[in-house]
Amino acid sequence: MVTDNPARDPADTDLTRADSLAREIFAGVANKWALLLINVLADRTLRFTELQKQVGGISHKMLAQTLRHLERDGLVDRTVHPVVPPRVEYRLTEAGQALRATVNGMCAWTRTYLDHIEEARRRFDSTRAG
Amino acid sequence: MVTDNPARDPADTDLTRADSLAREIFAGVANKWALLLINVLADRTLRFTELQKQVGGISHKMLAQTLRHLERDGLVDRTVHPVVPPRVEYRLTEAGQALRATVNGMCAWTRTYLDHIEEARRRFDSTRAG
DNA sequence: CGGTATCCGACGAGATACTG
DNA sequence: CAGTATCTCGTCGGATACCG
Repeated sequence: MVTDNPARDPADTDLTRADSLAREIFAGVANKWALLLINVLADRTLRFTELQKQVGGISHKMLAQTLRHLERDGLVDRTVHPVVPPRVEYRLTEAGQALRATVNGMCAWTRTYLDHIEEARRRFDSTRAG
Repeated sequence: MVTDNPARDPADTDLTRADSLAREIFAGVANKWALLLINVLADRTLRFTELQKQVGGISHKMLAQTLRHLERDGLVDRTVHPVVPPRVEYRLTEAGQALRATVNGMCAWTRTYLDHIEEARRRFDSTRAG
């Protein structure tokens, strides 16, 4: 995606279509709730409420919505156990697992550069306001 | 970050603060424009208008805004050449380069699973509407 | 417990116009 | 060319309430 193609050949309508789809998928996955959910689902399979507890700050609604998206894109697998009370479990599919490696990288990056960023912000803010 | 800590020790206020900061940074970076910009800036240094052309679909405003954020967090370096007409160049800092690897991973993932996802969507949509 | 629907405020983001 | 400001509108996202 974004395979630096400044002047694309007008002929490959197929590639442009695939590219626009790629863009949409990328945008769908490049959002905090989706990535956070994937990160939390990394190794275990969790239930709806457990997920909400693990991912701090996500609302009931956004959790359901994001899970729907991830399910639709085949990143998480939704298993309903026909019992009462209902028991629904979520786990990563192979595609989700593949993405998870990337997410881990982003989390690691955040940890590594936390201080660096905090200081960069101080510099930026002072050299602007001052 | 999100180092599965269901019941955190109430004593380490420091860790919770760092964690909330980490969350904010993660969320700031986990958005399509930021990631797309980082991806485009991967190997070369680009000017404002060049960036806008490379990242298709981004508005003048969002480009400026996102660049400000990235600059503030020390991910991109902004160099102003005092000439006329103005020439401002953007390049990744070391922190940005480090994050870039992750972004590359996400782009690669998107390419790899494009077909997989497209089919998953068809299945999902049909087994729902049907 | 898991999920959807509705209402409503806040913010994201485009268009436009203006400065240096 | 690079950047900011304003205005506007659409969407995101939270709270709440209600079904299975």
